[in-house]
Amino acid sequence: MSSIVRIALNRPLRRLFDYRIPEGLSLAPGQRVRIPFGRQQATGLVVDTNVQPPEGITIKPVSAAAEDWPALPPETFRLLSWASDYYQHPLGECLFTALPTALRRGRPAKEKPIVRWIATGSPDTLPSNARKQKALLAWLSEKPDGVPEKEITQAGYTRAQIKALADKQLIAVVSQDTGDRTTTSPEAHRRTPQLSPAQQEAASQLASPSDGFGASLLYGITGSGKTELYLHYLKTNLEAEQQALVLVPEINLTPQTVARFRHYFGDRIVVWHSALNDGERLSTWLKIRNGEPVILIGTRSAVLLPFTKLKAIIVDEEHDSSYKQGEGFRYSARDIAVYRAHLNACPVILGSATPSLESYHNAQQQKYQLIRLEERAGNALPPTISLLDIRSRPLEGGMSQPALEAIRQTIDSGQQALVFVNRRGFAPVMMCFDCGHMVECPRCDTRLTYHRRDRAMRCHHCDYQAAATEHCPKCESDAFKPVGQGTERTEDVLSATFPDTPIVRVDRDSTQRKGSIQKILDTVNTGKPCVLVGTQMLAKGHDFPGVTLVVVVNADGGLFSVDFRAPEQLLQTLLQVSGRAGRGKVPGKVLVQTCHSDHPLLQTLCKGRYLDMADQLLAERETGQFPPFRAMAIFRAEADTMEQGLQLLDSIKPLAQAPGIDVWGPLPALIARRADRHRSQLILNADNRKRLNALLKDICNQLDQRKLQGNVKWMIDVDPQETG
DNA sequence: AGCACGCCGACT
DNA sequence: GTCGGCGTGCTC
Repeated sequence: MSSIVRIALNRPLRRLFDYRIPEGLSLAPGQRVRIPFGRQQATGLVVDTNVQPPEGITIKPVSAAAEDWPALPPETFRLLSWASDYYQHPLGECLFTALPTALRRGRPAKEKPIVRWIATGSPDTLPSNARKQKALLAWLSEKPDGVPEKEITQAGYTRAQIKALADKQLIAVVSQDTGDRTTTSPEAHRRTPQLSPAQQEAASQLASPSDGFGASLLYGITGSGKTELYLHYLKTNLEAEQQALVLVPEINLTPQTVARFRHYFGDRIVVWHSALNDGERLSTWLKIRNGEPVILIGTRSAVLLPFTKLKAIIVDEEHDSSYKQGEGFRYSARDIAVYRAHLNACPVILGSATPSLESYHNAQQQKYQLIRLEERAGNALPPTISLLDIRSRPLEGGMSQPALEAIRQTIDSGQQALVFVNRRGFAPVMMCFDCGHMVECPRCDTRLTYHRRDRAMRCHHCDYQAAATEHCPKCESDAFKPVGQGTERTEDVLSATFPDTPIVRVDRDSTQRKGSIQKILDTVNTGKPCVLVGTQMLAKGHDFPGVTLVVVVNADGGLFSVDFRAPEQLLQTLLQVSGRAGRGKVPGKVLVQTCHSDHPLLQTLCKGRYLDMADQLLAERETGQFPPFRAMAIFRAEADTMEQGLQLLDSIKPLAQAPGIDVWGPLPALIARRADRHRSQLILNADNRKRLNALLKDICNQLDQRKLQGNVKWMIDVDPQETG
């Protein structure tokens, strides 16, 4: 009797399929195979060998193995199986996200050879009208070693010209190479970063790879030189044959960052990010899979690469929400990195100036080691933060007179200002701009959110709702509006107020166009007075040394959001944006406009000590019974009508009722409609992660058995980043 | 997710 | 008569 293998496919199915192994073939978990599936051929991954043959089904044989080695080595395979279970996402889709597109599509795991052309004939034999071909042939004649096709096209010649010459047999392919080997350039090899005494002290506390698993939370304030510390760590701890992984948020993976690493590690540095094409992806993937001793700098998905000699993991800006995938397989690269270090028995360093509450909590629980780096390199002074209460103040485009005055002074003294419009964590909470009053749910300790569509106010914890009023229920003022409204005009108001000063907008639109971010930086780098206006983007990536004033248009949206993470994200963003300012000689000043200047968090913010704020936020999370003190998961539904989605979630609700689990909803999502699909959610908040996981699995099984009518889709989000 | 099967409306 | 719309169901 021949044995049976269980195979996962890249389909959104929780089911696996069994196949017979043909004579003479041996298969191991993680191996890629070709299989007949329905009436098509598909690519699958072996997940189990020697399984019991299923009854009553005719089993088809595996067509062929794609390779005689597992595409996913054992450690990577185990990591992904764990992630599939943790995030309740189909195993097949999880496993396939660790493969480059070429391999997902069943193409061979071989790089396209690099074709080098060499001249074999004389330009004189060409007709005189073939001027371009003549030039190319003459150029090639000077290069006896041949030239890769890529370099020929880069030199301004076309593929048509190459083909024409090849057809006339005047040039030929000289050799086929699979690209450059990984070699460390000798001069880079000898360099070691110089550390300040404070950095040395921090470095001495980091565990070495030989100590096995250990997680360190490196709390290093902005400008304290965390990157030097990473470089020094890898330089002194990583052995010649070992691999390391450095995770960075997309926006931080700039040529400058890579250059900094290359300065010390030369060609040992390889990168992994969304801009790579399929060929580059395959090539890098193979390097990693072959165990080449590289240091990989990459974004989120790099944590899933098939390393075989991984001995150190660094997660830079570990608090960054872009580590969490927002759709499909909704994994957190930071959390997977920690588990991967655990599986590999190697160290992981989580670095941030504003650590996530999850990681900070783990440090307090002694699960992570807390390492502090609280000295700014180069003696730069930390910025001062002050509050500007805007209650009863007339606002223009969200700006108060004192704020505009502060900007004027900054410009007049030849410096630059930055106006930060906080849109994230923004929830349409109804607030009175005269007295600061907000409408709370009579049954929960939450504020009601405003839904424009039906002019209703709703609670996101229970099903309470009320009609929105025109006036403040407390003081009758008609300045009763959703927080965050009216900030769109900020740029216009600034242009009108400062007609002679450049107003530079920095947002997704203005930075995604090619070269426009450079234009912005050029304007700013002249050092001449200007005002930068923007959102989130301003808080990350680039430094603006000429900026000495930061104005935060309105902090209240983040303080009083329905999303329990909003205050944390607000403070992180405010501190990060403050860190952009005053990196030059003049110390920075930060002005925060708020209707709640007496809010304890804002009071702490002014002292500028992040960990104090984190302590306060954690205390709030504990009383509110939120993560990291509880385990959270969200069932999300998407349907053609809101009713269909809510109905599905309503039917899940009784399944989720269990001791130790609070169920909130179902409710329309804050962005209730996207691309004509109506979205709703059901929040599960559990006191025990294991039990939540078991419950989710159980519900998934029941839902899989059910046939849903209509165009209704459901998905699970474990450890959600956004609860709107 | 694909892909086929299937059952109704408007075409040469 | 048949081409094609996309609803439902299956894939070892």
